[in-house]
Amino acid sequence: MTAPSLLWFRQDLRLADNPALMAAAAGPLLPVFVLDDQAAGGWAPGGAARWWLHHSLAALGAALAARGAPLFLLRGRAEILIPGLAQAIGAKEVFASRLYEPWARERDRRIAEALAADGRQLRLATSAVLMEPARFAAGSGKPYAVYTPFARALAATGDPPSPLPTPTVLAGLPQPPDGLALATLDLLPRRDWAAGFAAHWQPGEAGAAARLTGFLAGPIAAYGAARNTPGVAGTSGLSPHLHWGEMSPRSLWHAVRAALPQPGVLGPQSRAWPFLSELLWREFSYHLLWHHPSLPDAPLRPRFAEFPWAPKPALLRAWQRGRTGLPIVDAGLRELWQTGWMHNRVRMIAASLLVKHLLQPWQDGAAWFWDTLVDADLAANSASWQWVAGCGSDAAPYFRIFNPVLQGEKFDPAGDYVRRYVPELARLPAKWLHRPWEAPAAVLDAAGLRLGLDYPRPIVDLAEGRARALAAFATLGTPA
DNA sequence: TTTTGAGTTGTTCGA
DNA sequence: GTCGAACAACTCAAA
Repeated sequence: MTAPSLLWFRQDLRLADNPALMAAAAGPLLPVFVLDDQAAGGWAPGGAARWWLHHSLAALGAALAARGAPLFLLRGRAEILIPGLAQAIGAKEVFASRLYEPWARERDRRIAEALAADGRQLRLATSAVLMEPARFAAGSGKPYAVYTPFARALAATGDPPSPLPTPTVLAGLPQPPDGLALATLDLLPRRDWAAGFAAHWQPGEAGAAARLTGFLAGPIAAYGAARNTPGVAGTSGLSPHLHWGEMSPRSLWHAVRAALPQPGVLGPQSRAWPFLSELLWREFSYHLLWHHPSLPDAPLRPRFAEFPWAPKPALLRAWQRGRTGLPIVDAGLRELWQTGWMHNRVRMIAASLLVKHLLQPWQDGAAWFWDTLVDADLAANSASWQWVAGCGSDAAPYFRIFNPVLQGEKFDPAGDYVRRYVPELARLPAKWLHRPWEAPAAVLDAAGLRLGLDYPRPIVDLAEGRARALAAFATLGTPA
């Protein structure tokens, strides 16, 4: 009989297209998940992500149990528990999907060493990305620093390999050890602020598949334009499923290619490109995080170390609570609080206000998103906040500052989105919805709105805030 | 090595 | 109301 192996689930909570699972399933296996908050330091999953993780583990556990290999749950330091468990069951190999977070890379390195010292092996599979960042570089051999050449070069390598099948039967250990009950991982919030999440999300592989089916049946056709309209369901909503690995990026890639068939055509001219390029932005974020492990903490452009941020807790708090007095920003932050997710267009507008008009450090915004997003992903969150702040990886002109009124009027013209999440403004006519402080008194009266009481006046004068941001950027001067 | 073309997502002003 | 230009120079990637 072959030696059993250990299958360590981390952020690949699926059975479909899971190379680590397929490798482990060649013989008897013990699937294990370890909740290891200590190793992650400040980047342990945030509150919303823990809610998701709880439900995703429940789904994965059920799927594994149905196939004969129940999921073994542990809590504690993986670098002790995993080698110990491998030894206890006599596993020669530990299979897992590769992680890209700096803390996780460091931990995997130590675990691989500990296992090797004992004659065992940690085998990591490519599973969370289309292309290993370590094996993809520009012509110069250096990592890419600009999205467009990165995306073009990646597309030029062709479609990724086809997804692997889902195993129907697994050989569990004859006498699997008793793990923790899911509830004892304590992932759900004490005070049930996440009660509303369940109306929006179905964590787990089946939920991911259902979301994909719905997306391909409708929104994909108009994705290029509709993805920017937060009032309609024009996006895929797959981000949390991708983050937790409930669907692999290459499965998604192939599903979208099959839904918009154009044999032989791949690249900016293909119909699938508007969506695929979003998937490639995710990929680019992983590329950046891999090559710049300080991405979550420090500006990629070193000169930004001198940027005159002006931290002010009251401003940050008003932004977090959706009380800035700028309707589309407040709608976004309230959507985030209620659903654990925020529309991508609104993320940019809200983030821009925080770092530019309000001059709050991007790290503060990133930390809030980390705690409140069900799709919080260290690569995407860090890269995106740096991009908005202007210290990230692109040559965006510094004067590109979003005006939340114009953005609201452009992308939420009828005000459907603002009305949904800022009900106190719901009765305002569209003409004034994105600028209530300019509405005539009679209009406010008719809408039953008392500015400053029912809804705040703007926390910042937009023209002044813009000028302040430009002045702050000007202090950086030109690099040597 | 040097050169060249190009770069996610915008706003404001004035004709 | 609509349109084009200005905003200012930097950095990257590839030829």
